[in-house]
Amino acid sequence: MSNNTIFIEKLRSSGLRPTRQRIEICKLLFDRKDTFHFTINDLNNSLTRITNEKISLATIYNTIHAFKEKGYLKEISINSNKTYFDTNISNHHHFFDEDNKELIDLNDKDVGKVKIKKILPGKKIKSVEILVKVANNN
Amino acid sequence: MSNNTIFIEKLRSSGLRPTRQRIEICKLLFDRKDTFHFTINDLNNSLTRITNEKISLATIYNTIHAFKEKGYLKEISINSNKTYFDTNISNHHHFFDEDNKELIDLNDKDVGKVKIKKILPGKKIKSVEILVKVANNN
DNA sequence: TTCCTAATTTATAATGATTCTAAAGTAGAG
DNA sequence: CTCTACTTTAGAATCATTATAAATTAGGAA
Ligand SMILES: [Mn+2]
Ligand SMILES: [Mn+2]
Ligand SMILES: [Zn+2]
Ligand SMILES: [Zn+2]
Repeated sequence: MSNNTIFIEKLRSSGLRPTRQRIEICKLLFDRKDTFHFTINDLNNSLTRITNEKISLATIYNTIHAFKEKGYLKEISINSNKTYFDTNISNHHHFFDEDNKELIDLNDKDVGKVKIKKILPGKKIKSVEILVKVANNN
Repeated sequence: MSNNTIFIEKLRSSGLRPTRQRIEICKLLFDRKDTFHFTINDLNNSLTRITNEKISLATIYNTIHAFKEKGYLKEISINSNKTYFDTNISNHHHFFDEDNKELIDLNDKDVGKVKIKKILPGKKIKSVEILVKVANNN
């Protein structure tokens, strides 16, 4: 209950009305100790499992896009038919486990400092992402 | 003509029959000085422009997948609804220009050596890709 | 509280890249 | 030349995502 107040405030302060659906999604995404990675499908499944009243898939897409827009989520660059999102919005990199299609965080200490020495005139760097693809040995 | 011989040999030696379609695609992809990046749609457009007899879209997909399988092409990890391919199969990284949705090579000298210090037991690193997203200043 | 309006949700259709299917065509060994 | 496995092909199917447009709701004003 009182926990929701934080999310309601967060939503309000972003110009987003605190609807039942958005609060439900906030709780699922942000009311936990550790950050995590998910696809829309993952999220939909979790929501179905956890909440009683159904949230439309369109609303899930809308909400996630709004949250990404506001900077509460990051979209991870990966070659997949599905889009991956991250509740860890800090600058960091990833392993992608090709066996179970899972992202795993690589924090800055796990990666030597990356220095981009080439510049493109008139262009500004928006992000630098490292993706390390891994798979089972054999 | 005699140029095709190289591609015919290349295809044969990979266990791929040198069909008219595959040779046409080889010429378009590999008969040039510089490597480049493309999507299936780009390739289809180029083929339509250059060749007289039409190549089915299904064949283009089949061929590109076969070429990737044989290691003649790389697929670039990028978050897009389209898949990007690269005729530069060496280890290198990319800028992605979000304004015109274009990939630009970053060779090893342009990027300080990347060292991954974390290991995942039982997992083998398949690739390390850096994607630097850029966009117009203003 | 009640009204009003814009924001939001929702079911459903549309989109578009990619993959599948199964029939027709072809390469090339013998 | 014949035969068969490989290849091409048109078209259908798939599936994540986006668009649509009608119903619902949040929240400020009266
Ligand atoms: Mn992709
Ligand atoms: Mn993607
Ligand atoms: Zn992450
Ligand atoms: Zn490249």
